[in-house]
Order: sequence, then C-alpha cells, then structure tokens
Amino acid sequence: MTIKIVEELEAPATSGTQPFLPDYLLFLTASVSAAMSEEFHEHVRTRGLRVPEWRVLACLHDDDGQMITRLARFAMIEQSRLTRIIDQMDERGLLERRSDKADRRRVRIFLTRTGARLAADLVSEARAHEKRLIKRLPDSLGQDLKATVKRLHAVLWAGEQD
Amino acid sequence: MTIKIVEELEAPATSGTQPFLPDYLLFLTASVSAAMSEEFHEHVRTRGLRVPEWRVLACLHDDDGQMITRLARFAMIEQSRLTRIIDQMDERGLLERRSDKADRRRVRIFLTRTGARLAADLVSEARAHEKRLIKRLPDSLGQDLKATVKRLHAVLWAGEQD
DNA sequence: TATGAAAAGATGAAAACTCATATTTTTATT
DNA sequence: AATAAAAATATGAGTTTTCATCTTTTCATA
Repeated sequence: MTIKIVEELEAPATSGTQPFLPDYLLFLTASVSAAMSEEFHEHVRTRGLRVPEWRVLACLHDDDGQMITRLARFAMIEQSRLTRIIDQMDERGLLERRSDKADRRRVRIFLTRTGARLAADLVSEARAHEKRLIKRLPDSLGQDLKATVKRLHAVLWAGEQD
Repeated sequence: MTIKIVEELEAPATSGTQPFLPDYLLFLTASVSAAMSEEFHEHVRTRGLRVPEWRVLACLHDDDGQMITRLARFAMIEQSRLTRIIDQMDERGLLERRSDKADRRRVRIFLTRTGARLAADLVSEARAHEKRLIKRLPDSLGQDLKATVKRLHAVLWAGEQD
C-alpha cells in the first residue's frame, strides 16, 4: 500500500460549485431511511435475525404462502439470495416450502407455528418502535413523511399485481 | 431439499388482523427509496461502478480529502469494507490516499483528475435524473418528499459534526 | 398437439462483505 | 513523562451475495 505524505496547504479542494448531496433526493431518502431503521435493525439482530430475514417474516405475516419471486420483490431481496435465506430459515424451523399444486414451478412459503409467533412478536415490537420514533421527531415530521411515502409507494408500485 | 405437496384448501392464511407493512413507516421508506434509486443505480453500473463506489465519488465531489471514517459514515459503508473499496478505486486510478500530516493515524482520500471528472459527470447525470424523476411523479409528490427528507436529514444528523 | 419462449427456483463459482482483532498514533490521566 | 485508553485504519478468515446458468414446468402459437 502506497500512501503519499503531503502538506495540508492546498486549497480547501471542494467542488467549487454547489454541494450536491445535501440537495440530492435519492441520497437524502436513502440516508434518512438508513438512519431511521438503524435502531430497530439492531433490535432485530438482537433477536437473532438478519434484516432480510425480518423482512421475510413480516411479508409472510401479512400474507402467508407467497411464492418466492413475489416475496423477493416485496422484501427487496434478489431471488437466488432469497432462495438461500429460505433454506436457512427452513432449517431453523421458521418456515416451510410447499409446492404449489396448480403450478408446479412455484414454491410457496408458509410460516411454521414458531415462525408465526416470532413474526407476530416482531411486528408488534416494530409498531411500538414506530410510535416512539415518530414521537421523538419534532413537529409532524414523522406523520408528514409517512403520508408522503405512503402515497409514493402506491404510485411506484402501481401495476405490480399485489 | 424437502418440499411438502399440500392441497390449496386451507384458509387464506393471513395475519387475521390488519396488514402491517402497508402502514409501516420504515418499510415504506426503504421500499420507496429502493424503487426510486433503482433506475439511476442501473445507470451507475452501466458506467462501470458499483453503488457504493458512486457514493464515494459523490462524497468526495462535495468534499475532497475526507478521512476514511467520515467517508464511511456519509456513504453508509462499513469501515473495513470502505477500506477495500478504496483499495480498488485507488488501483483504478480514481482516487488516492494521502496520510494526514497533522494526525498520522488518518488517511485522507483525494480524487484524481480522472476520478474528479467521472464524479462530476455522474453528479450532473444524477441531477438531471432527479429532475426527470420528480417530473414523472404526480402532483408535488417529489417536491413534498424532498422537503420532508431534507428536514428529517437535518434532524437525524444533528450532532454529527458537519 | 408439437415446439419454442417464458417463468419459477436452485445452484456453482467468484466476488464481496462482515466480524473480530491487530497495528499505529494520539489523547488523557496520574 | 509514563501509561492507559481511545481513535483511525488495515487485515485474515469465514460467511454472504451475486451472476450466470441449469432444470423443470407452463404458456403461447403455429
């Protein structure tokens, strides 16, 4: 590894023009999303799950028996990765695969008793955490954001046959 | 791999209660963030960069010569991962390491001529893309979101020096 | 009803990522 | 000034993730 050693005498060396990131929608959104989620994600890991696993549980909590492709879209997980996450969650007894009678290409994923209990717990904890989080934010920032992203989500997912 | 084959005769098997995700702030935000970014991230890959590398370029574009820890915070990249990403970007001639004279634990990262040019190009493309994206959204959804996340970002990053 | 295209999942191999920890340098304490 | 604690970065090793591709099954259509 080569590291130059240079005097700190050069110009402040910024972009000369307006800074970009503090005014860039996609950065602001990603950054805010990450910052808000951090805390609960930490809790999820405490419970012995990785974030994508928590997403899978939450998706199945809302709609048990989804096929892998759909689950992947909702949980924002690439398909081959989800396949392996499901392998692991299956081994841990959180869910199980069932082949779809009507279309045998499809594999439907169902929560086990244990998985459903864990999902329900975490969902309830997530709801409580959201309340606290929103309460902590000044003004109606939390509610504003929620209203806006809800509308946006509807727009962006229009066409996806839910 | 064991897959049960089961009749599709059981109850619809939902959570019985209200669905969770469509009303969960952190899910909605993450989902909207991912959906909005998808397109430009694809473009970034077209340009031969991975998303974290693009984030590094953008951060340095705004503020060249940051130390690794700070860059990691801003770009939402874990430190040891960033160290290796910087290795690669260094090898590709996009940036270079310089040891900080005043505090020799620190390594400051500077864009090379090439890196700065690429960063400037992408930043300009990102700005253009944002304009189009917002224009595509109905009503003032885009502007609403931007205003809200900007305020939130300020709140959530309060205390972080700069 | 054959036949090619598309859809759903699984999988091998390579690359990327994470975690814990090591090293070096600085800061704070006695 | 000596020493302990903290900060910044790097690195080894194990695990994940990705990408392309394979198989199986269904769909479209000639």
